[in-house]
Amino acid sequence: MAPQTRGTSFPKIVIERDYDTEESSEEEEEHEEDDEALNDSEEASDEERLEEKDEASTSTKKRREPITISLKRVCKVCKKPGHEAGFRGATYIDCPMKPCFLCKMPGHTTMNCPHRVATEFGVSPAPFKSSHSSLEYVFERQIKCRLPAMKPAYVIPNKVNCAVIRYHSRRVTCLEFHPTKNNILISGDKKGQLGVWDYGKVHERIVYGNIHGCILNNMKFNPSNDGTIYGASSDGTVSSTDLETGISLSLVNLNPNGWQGPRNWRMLYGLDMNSDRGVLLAADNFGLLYMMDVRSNDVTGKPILIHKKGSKVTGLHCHPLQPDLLMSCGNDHFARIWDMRRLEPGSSIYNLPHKRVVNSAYFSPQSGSKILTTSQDNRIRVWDSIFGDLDSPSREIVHSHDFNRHLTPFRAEWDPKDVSESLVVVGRYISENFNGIALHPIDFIDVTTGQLVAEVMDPNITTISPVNKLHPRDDVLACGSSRSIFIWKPEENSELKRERDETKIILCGKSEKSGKGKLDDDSGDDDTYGSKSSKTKKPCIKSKVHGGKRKC
DNA sequence: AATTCATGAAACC
DNA sequence: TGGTTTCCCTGAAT
Repeated sequence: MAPQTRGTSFPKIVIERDYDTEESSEEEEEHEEDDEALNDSEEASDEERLEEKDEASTSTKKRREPITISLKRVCKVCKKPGHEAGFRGATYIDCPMKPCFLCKMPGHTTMNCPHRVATEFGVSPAPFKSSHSSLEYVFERQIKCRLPAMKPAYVIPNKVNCAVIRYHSRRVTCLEFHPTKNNILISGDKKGQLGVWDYGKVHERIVYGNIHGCILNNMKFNPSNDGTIYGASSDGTVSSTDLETGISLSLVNLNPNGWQGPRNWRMLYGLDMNSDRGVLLAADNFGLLYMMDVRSNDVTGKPILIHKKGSKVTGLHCHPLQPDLLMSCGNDHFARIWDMRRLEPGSSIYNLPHKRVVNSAYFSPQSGSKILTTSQDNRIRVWDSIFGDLDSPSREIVHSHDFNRHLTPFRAEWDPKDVSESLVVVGRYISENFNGIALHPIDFIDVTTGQLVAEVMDPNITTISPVNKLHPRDDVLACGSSRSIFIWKPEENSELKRERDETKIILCGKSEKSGKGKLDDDSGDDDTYGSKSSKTKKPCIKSKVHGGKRKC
């Protein structure tokens, strides 16, 4: 089955950019070939040799050899001549000397990687092994029977419905849908700012700037009061913010004495709420877990080492049904399952090894019986039953979501609506040439088969979309790409519906260079465009930024 | 159009 | 083990 949206022509109705982006980019690169001649002709004229004398005589190091710089055309990846890596038009040519950028195996490039198949990424199935445990028996009898055997047809939100371009002043790091109000999306960014956007009323949005000093890594709604949201930040604090007022209080501050050097600065990443116990859990970059009582808004007990000492705990997730189960994942290449009743260093129930850093680890959203992890080894792993064999993942799905220090780490996210607990959304790192444009799609993967169900892209979104969240009730996808946020909905096919099929785009400030005191100065630059050809600009509410900035 | 910078993990010594 | 170097499909500004 071909994935949705693949190969189809782009819809006529597209996002209109601001009027000052005039380049029509119509000229297509026709010279796809014929570059080899350059390599063969030993361009001696281009070849220069520069000698750099060792001027660092003040340094106590021994004299360095003169550096010879060759200006001959070489591959930027392996520095060898004869080939060049990089974009040729909208197609990326890999360096053949490096392992495959997708599956990390040597001997081929992404171009002919067996995992880069049009409709299906690679899957390594693991044989079913029965553990014959009583827990597995319970699972088979009581839980698995509740999971429908037939999977309903997936409804894929494949068209941008509305967007705020340059909404945040830095890249988006996390997204949360409001648990009860359907059109409210909360977003966090690298600067620690928190956005509240009513994408139903497209113009109603606000950005609170005084909550955190740097990266807002994870957010979690307070289940007993959905007017407030918790946030864990690299500034070392956990915040509780009132969404109406933007007034925030700190539940914990791990850096009460300010900046004492990088070895002492504590950053909070993982965050989740255990409502049964009334505790908020957060974890830091030194491997420690902190617990906060949500009634007293105070830390309870001492921090517990749950990952390798000094390593970052990237994520926390409480089991949706079993309040005693907690999952954590981190830079020590493990996802770990814990019993909340016995939380002490080394007492994890299971340790799920990965080849690289684990960006995220989630129980499945409804039964909690499956586990989904995203690792920096470019693989999504699935364990089909937490009661079955956890020694090895049930499936490993090769998928391009490489680590890049300038991107928010990718996290494969369950579709919370999918009763079969098999649909997952994840952004893709490597681009593909879609009608002459290099685009980075957002992938929908059926993790029971590893099949790519849909790849979703828009010719106006040329940036990578590492942050994706599916709505808990509606067929809506929210995606954070660079500083912008996009709302996707299923495309309505009929011509009648097309009449009201309008993409609403809000363009915020062009740049933030002049904003010393304030952030996005979007005066006069903030407009909505109907995606039809009408150029009538509508008035709108400006993005609000509250408070100042803190150093991180 | 080419260059610069932001700055995290792994490889390297 | 620890400090240093590297860097690779980025994105935005200059």
